[in-house]
Amino acid sequence: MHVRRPATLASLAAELGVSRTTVSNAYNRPDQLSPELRRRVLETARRLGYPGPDPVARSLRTRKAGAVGLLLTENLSYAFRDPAALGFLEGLALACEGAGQGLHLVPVNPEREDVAAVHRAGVDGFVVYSVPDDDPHLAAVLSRPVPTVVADQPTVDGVDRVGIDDRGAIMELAQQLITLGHRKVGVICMRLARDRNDGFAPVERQKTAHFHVQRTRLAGLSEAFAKVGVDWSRVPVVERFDHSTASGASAAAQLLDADRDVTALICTSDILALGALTEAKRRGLRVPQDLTVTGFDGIAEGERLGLTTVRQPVLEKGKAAGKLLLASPDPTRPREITLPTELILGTTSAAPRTAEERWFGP
Amino acid sequence: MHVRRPATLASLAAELGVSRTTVSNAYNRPDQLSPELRRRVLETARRLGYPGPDPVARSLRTRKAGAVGLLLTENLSYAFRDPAALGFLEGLALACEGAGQGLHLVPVNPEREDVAAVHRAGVDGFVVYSVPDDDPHLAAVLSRPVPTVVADQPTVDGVDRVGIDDRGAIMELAQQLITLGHRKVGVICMRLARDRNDGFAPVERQKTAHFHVQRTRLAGLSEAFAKVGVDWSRVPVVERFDHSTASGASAAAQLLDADRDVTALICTSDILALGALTEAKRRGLRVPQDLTVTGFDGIAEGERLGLTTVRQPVLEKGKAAGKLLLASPDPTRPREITLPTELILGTTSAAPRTAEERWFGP
DNA sequence: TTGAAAGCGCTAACAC
DNA sequence: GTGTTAGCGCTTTCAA
Repeated sequence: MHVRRPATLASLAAELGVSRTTVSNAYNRPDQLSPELRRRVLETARRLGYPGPDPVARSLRTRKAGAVGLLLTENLSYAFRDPAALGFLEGLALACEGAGQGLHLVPVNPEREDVAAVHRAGVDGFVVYSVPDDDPHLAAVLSRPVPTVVADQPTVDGVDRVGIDDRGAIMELAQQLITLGHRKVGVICMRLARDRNDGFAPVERQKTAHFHVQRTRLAGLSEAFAKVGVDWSRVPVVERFDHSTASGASAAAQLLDADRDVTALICTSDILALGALTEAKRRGLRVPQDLTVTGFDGIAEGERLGLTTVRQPVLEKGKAAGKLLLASPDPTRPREITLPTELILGTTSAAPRTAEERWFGP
Repeated sequence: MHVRRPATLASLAAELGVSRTTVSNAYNRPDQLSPELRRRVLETARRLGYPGPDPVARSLRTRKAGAVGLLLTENLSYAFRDPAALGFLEGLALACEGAGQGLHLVPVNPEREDVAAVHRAGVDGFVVYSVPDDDPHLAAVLSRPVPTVVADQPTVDGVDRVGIDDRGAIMELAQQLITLGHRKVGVICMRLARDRNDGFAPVERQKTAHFHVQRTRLAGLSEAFAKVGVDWSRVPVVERFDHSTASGASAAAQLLDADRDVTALICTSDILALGALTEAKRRGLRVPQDLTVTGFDGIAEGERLGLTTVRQPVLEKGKAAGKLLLASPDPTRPREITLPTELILGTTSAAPRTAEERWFGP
């Protein structure tokens, strides 16, 4: 602990026998006073232990906080362990650093609905990263008179957004699996609403999901498979509230227990896919010969394992969100930035075994 | 972008025909006014688009910003990719969340000496994570009249600190290697000062290193090996400015090129050790038969690879830093928290081959 | 080049 | 239960 005694711009001015303006200028507009006087001011400041203009008072006066607020959906611990979230965070932090803006993590616990922290944050704008459309913290952010940018989800009218084409991206992936011959697939997805539901998600729940990203990806899959005659209502979709490899593994177990015919596990995130791979291995299922597994995000560990997935530019997304927020609010600029994705064909996907092979081995 | 028109507590009060105090109370002390009046105030606020009390003005008045500043030494990109730093960040964020405090990342670029961002941050205190003892940003932080806690380094008189017993921890590791029979060792360490020096670090540089942690670890190694008659001035110590696996690999290459007799590579971080392992593999050196490699930190990837290392509780360290800062400044509480470490004997360390074995194979 | 005056929007004593 | 008064510490016209 380290504390100094107080001293204000006014007391410094009094001590020096000059006006407060002059002291202020010594710090903020060096060209507005003689070098000699400035030297004296700074010198006296040091002697008195004056730490320079108080940032909060300055903020009140200038109406600039010099910081960007960040609202994260997940528990902090999850966010800090999710490579995609970290990539976003890094990109955003970089953008802030470039603009000399602080990055203020808003202390929010998704379990509780306490919105006060949003109102307490002294920031010039907010970046909201991937929250459900009915998140009360999001509502609180939007009620504040500062610019806001949403990353990924949800889509809010009149609010800038940076994201990807979730539907198109996953349809491309689905098409690939379809071409390989997969018709009996299963899906493992992240939470679809704020209430915990660790288990199968019926079509109704899929369609009314409060997480735009998950809803869109499921819709894309449904659409792609419907085209080749797959009845989506019979496709098992297992939902997990927590986003972790353990969740992916248990979801895969649940799905494979219930439906042994599945030839491909489509996961809506790489983290979940990593868990699914673990579970497949545990069961002695060979990937991709016995089971195809796909992810979404393009995280480093997935790449190392050769995971078939969709890569999205998370770092760029964070940078874009920061730039969008920090850019002068030009009403003519695009209200939505859609970043490109890339289908990565790894070694975890292949044509399904034929019925014959399933009985007699490869 | 989303902007609302302004409205202040005063204008609301005028509209309602009540005093500002009453409006303020409606938000901050609901028990100080009748529920009916409060309802009316909030209702009118909604109608007028009043977003609630301005956080900056409130901060100025209450002298509380509701946020903790975090000063990171490395480039943001490095920090976000260093598991140890991330663990610390997670712990700190958790502590802040628990106390309802925001976490304000100070936008600082270690390459530049611009200290203004430190002065601009509206925070109630600072956590400084692992910076050199001559860091100008640290000086700026200490000049501000708010509590400060330093994590790891440096040690500053009168400033609270949370860290580990670097000397003891690495001496234990060294003792282990000595017991195994290692006498010809090499060291790979992180930057020792703010100037870039990618190469061998003479004893003089080791002793005057501005990074307390690195200096102490090297000193601990030196002391342990001196006890068994090793002349430390002949022990190759390779320094790398950037903290990455690539650095670890190139440092290992440089060291092994210069000194083929080395039987053990002691790295002062797991990240560097990971790189060293890669380089060893590339050269066809078997670990641990041909070469022992050790790390420091205890990161997950190292654990998976069976790296011999010292585990330190990074998450706890972050939490401890937060708690120390947020605790009421009780002058009797300890000014220094030293967290326990644990020697992890993995599969990357073993007795060195004898000269005979080196010639005739294992 | 320097100073005087006027708030930025809010909260906390204290009085009514 | 509600209002009055007095700043928190600073920047910024504008005038000298």
